[in-house]
Amino acid sequence: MHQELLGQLTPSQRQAVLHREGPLLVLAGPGSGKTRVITYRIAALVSSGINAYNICAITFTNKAAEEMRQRAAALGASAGARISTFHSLCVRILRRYAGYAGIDPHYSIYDEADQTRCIKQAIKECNLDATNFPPRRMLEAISTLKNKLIDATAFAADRDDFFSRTLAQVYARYQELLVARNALDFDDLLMKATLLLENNATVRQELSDRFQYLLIDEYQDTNHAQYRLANTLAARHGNICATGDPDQSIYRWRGADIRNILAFERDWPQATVVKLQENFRSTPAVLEVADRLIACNRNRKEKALIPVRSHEGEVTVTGYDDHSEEAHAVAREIGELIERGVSPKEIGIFYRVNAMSRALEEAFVRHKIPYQIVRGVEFYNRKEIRDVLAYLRVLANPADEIALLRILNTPARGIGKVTVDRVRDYAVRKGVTFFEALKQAGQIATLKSAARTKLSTFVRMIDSLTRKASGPAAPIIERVVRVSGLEESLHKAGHEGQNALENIDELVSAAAAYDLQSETPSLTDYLQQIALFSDTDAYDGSIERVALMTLHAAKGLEFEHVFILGLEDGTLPHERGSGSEEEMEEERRLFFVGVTRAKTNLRISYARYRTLRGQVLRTVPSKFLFELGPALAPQDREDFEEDDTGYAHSEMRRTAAVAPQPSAPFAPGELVRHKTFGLGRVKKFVDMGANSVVVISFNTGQTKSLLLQYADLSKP
DNA sequence: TCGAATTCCGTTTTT
DNA sequence: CGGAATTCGA
Repeated sequence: MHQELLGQLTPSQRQAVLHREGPLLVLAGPGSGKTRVITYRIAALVSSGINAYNICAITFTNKAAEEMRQRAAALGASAGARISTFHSLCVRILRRYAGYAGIDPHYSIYDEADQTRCIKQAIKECNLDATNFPPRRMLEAISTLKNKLIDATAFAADRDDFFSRTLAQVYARYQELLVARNALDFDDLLMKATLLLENNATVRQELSDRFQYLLIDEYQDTNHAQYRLANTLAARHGNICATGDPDQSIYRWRGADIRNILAFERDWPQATVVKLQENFRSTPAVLEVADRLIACNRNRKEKALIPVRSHEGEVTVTGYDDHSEEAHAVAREIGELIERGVSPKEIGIFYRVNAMSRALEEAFVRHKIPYQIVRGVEFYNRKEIRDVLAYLRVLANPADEIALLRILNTPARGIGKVTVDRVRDYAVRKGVTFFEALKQAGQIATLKSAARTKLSTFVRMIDSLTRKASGPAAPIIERVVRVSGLEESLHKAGHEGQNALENIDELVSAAAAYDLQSETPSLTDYLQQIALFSDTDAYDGSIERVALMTLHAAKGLEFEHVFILGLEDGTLPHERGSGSEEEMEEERRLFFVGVTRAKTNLRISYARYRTLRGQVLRTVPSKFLFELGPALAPQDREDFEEDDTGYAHSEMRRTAAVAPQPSAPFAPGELVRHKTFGLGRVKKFVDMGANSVVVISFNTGQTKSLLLQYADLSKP
């Protein structure tokens, strides 16, 4: 063991690292250096003679994994340790043991857009109406089930209510569609790998032999599948080290179960527990605010934030008139900071919703401030990029019907809806994949001969591309762009097309980087890797730019100067996360995560009016602002507090710009029909002229306060 | 079959 | 308001 290596740690950190055998839980507050502890532990394990090959560290994002790899390498822990996210680990496992799992290893990974297409088809095929069974909801429900490792068959058993039975049907059909397309969604990756491990003794044996030391960061954000995977892997040797902070759990909506970390000591009774409460990041001013805030969560174990840094820092709360004033004031202030010599990369700006980046972007351009918006997947969501990737997916996995349908007529080659329908009919009749049907276009009687020719030309093109689709990804992409005619059609498309071509060039460069970094580059591997890119993966902390991101993306980062915007009820906490106490506490944790990113100065702001989807809304300062200590509380909340109407004291109100002709007033008890919510009964009518409010209890079970002038109510 | 025009729709966070 | 989906005319 290198003594000098450990000398850099505090006594409690050293203690954490040194517990080398058996289960270890590191409960670590923000800024406590917990990621550093993991890295040191890897180094310590390796230097005490353990083969790096037998170590598996799991991080929350690919970016975090990459950083950890670099730090471990700097500490002399040579390559060989598996450091990746849960999802990447599962991709590896499923590829290696595809045979055992009954999966074709060239499977496509379906993202949200692909999933939506699939679920829509499933809903349709179950003869259901998408209005009553919104695709989003259904996907959410299925995702929750998969995170709990409940498959369609298990869920279908003893369902008695109508919705569950229908969901079971849709779930089953959706899953059939995925299987037919040889595709897995994000949740499948976790579920299939975990179930494989649990149900197959050989695989379990091999993998727990391979990974004798398991280290998991951000354990508070693991979901049930990840929890089972980790615990199954560690069951034999018990060498599981989890680090996390229950106060920073912010992914409940995605299935993260805070109980996983709370139950660690129960799951592993012989566990050593180390608490890291010292904070090496923030000034006392920041920590005091953070502490007061998080103390408002009732469901939590009390934990101190002990400041180590002692120099001056400042926390402010500022109210602005509207979002653009807020954005410009922030931009101006940042401009001054930069003039005073602050490096732009030391500044982070956080907000609750991505939409808020617009106003900021505009202000930053105006003030000539260099910035980067951390939204990595955005690039991969551009039309031209998705088009190219769809070609690649078809080459790697011809069963991928979603991708196939996307490229069939992109660029336009005269293959329209009618032709597609006829081919699909044929495919269903013969029980073959869509691609098989395309190959047999000559035998599809319903097709016109012109269509047959176009289809067989297309098939020949795909076939010839497929023959050359092995090895490094970048040359394949270049060939696809050329041969498919994408290049030519974009070339003719003028300015927009030029832009698209530049993006495609960027894709090729990124693929070339992948080819270099990978030992055995392949199209399948490339596609599966980029499918798991996360937002923060695109963040480059070394370039001289101010970073703009959501609070979720801010996790794990730190900045000298932090700005958090939009502290208004409905925005932070978000209205969709203000329903239950649990949700509210998660919103508070989210804010807490943002606050604790600040090393020195923290600027919090809110706008009295905010434009949301085209409407100017009067806002109420966030309740969280009143939890930061008396000195920071805004003065004007009482103006917005509940008035005698009793209506929605914490909801945003619309300002009446123009009052449309008010419809006849509604009396309590009366039945009404709303365009979207359907039938309901009026509970209350608050007559405020153009701003009249109707409180309606709808038959769906929801109760809503609606502004009369916008509600579009009718009497049934 | 294509592309333009229009309507509709949904509104959080993301591996 | 802005993007997606659908419709409509050529």
